[in-house]
Amino acid sequence: MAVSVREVAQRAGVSVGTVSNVLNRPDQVKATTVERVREAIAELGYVPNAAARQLRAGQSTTLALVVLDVSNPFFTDVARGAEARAEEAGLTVTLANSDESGARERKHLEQFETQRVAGVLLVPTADAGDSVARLREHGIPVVLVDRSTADASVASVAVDDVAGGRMAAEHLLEGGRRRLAFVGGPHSIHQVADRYAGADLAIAKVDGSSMVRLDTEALTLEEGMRVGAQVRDMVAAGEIDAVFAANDLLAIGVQQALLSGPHPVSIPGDVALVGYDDISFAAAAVVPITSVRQPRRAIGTTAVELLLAEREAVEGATRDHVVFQPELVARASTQPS
Amino acid sequence: MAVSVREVAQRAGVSVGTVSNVLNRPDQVKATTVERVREAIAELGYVPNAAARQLRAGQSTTLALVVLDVSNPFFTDVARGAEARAEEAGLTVTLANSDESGARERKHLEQFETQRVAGVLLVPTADAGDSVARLREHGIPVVLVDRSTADASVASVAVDDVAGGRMAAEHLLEGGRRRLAFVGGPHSIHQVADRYAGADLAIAKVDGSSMVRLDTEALTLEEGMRVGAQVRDMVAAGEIDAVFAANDLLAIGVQQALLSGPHPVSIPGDVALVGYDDISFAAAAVVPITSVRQPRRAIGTTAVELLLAEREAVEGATRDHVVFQPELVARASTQPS
DNA sequence: CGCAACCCATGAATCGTTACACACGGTCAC
DNA sequence: GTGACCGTGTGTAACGATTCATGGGTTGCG
Repeated sequence: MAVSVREVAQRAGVSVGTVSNVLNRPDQVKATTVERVREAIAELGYVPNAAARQLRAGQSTTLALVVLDVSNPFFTDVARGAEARAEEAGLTVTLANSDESGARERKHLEQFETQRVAGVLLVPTADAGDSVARLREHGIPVVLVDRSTADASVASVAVDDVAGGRMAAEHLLEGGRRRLAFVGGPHSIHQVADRYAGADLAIAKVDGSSMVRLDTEALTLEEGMRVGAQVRDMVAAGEIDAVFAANDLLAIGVQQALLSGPHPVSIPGDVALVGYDDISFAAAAVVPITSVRQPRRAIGTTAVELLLAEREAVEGATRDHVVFQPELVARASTQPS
Repeated sequence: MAVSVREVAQRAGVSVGTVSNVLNRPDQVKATTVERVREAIAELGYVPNAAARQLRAGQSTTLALVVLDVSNPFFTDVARGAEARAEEAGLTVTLANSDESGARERKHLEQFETQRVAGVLLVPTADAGDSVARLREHGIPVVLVDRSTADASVASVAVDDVAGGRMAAEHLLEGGRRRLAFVGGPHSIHQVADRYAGADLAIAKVDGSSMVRLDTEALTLEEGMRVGAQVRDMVAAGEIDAVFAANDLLAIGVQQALLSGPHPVSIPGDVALVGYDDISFAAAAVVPITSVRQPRRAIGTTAVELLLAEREAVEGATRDHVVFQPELVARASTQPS
């Protein structure tokens, strides 16, 4: 079971040091020796032990990416971007899921700290502050993802959610809508709060417009459907004529609730609908959903780049903060009424 | 930076052995000593080093789950199930993505082998055989997921894809359809081949029915759209009156292609559509899609259970093979024509 | 021929943790 | 009084890989 360098060395008739050299700097070993050692490795089916290697090195070659929801295609796309860039740098990415829960997030981060990961890419929940500080104190670089932070000392990559929210609301207002509903939550998630704030900015500029807040407990399709039932009643009562959902999963859920049941309402006839993220399902919905697109892969790759930079950064220096601009993609769900 | 048991021991005025005991069997240490050590740990911000621990233990407490596509909600749900069950057993799950590529799969498995993971849950690509054999030779238990294997010595959990394929085709035939198209691929993926085979069984039983194969290169929304264009022409030409897609992502893509463009065809009027997996997006599509539902979470939890059993199993004994039955969920996309 | 330079290879020390054999003081039973 | 035993705690040897000072052998050159 336990094939280690020692057995390989013995079999090849060399010392363990030489085996290690064959593995790590074959150019410093005579060709015939390399050959002999390689053969021994193959014959014995030797596989290096990552734990031992890492113990010696003091650090692993793994990056951790903690997201709010693995089931959300937005995050898996970010992950793909990160993975691709990490691979170029010889690093591996492991994906973890906080499910928007601070407790789960903390648990994962602790786990990663014991593993001495090379770095953490974190899509933070509201109460991530302490955990982040702790990681950094312990020398683990952190990059905040999808969040423009107030703390200049932590690198971050984000999309301008305030701008995105504003774009969404402006688009609805330009289409003649005046009574908006914002579906999303919890507002402790910064993406949600920012998108709401952005929409509010647009509302403030237009006389006679208003926006009510319909809170959800999570950014999921199911929550969208739940709140969607309520939205349907409000539309029927003439209280609102547009919905801006904090992400596409919610928007799809809302749409599903609106179109089903005994008294379906029409989209965009009775109510317009805008989502956020522009996941591929948004375009494929019953009524294709207008959405705010974010450069998902670029967010992932950039996050890794910032992390690599972070590893060389000096203590106390300010970090980079990349902010991407989102882009509105208009579809049938917001055809002018 | 490097706070280890040694410093903790020194600070608490005990030996390193005692610190280890406080960490692992606090009941064998006097309460006041435990207290003192705990304080030292807190004061120094000590975090145990997983690599050292694992080196000592010879094995990690991590399970690896390798899936064909992280972006597919089906797999993330399986992952959630696995994670939940693993947590109960004190294990952690790390998710890896093979993207249906044998090469990427192999790379991940090699990586996991160096990490001496406690086990591998594998949704195998076509050429996984060698890798699996190798892992097991090296004492790493493997459970095949979503695949009923011919090899009785490898534990597996699967859904009866042949039955599922048959159900889908029968449903279409009962609805009066006769000329089916099967969209999916590559057929080297067993899920695809089995679903096709199942459908073929149903076709064989009904006179005058037929099924053509439209191959895709992957089970993605994008591939669905690509082939969908072709499907549209065939429908227009009256060559087919129903489509069975190997999974929901493809079905959604096909639908999107059918409904867009200059000459959209009607679903289910001109052509019926059945998908597979019953991901939540299927119900939320333009025309809600009939699909074959699989117990996603149960697949994940069961896989972990089998793995736990596997760890205690004796060499050479046959393993458990759990097969779930799928369930057809009829929706608008297959209303009888 | 002698010395330096170079190439290869060696083997011990090291990383942080745990297991284990052992020590120590005290109590209890016989 | 002897020995067994208990509750606590200690110290050290692993685990597997890498690093690095060291050394032996060969080569080149004066």
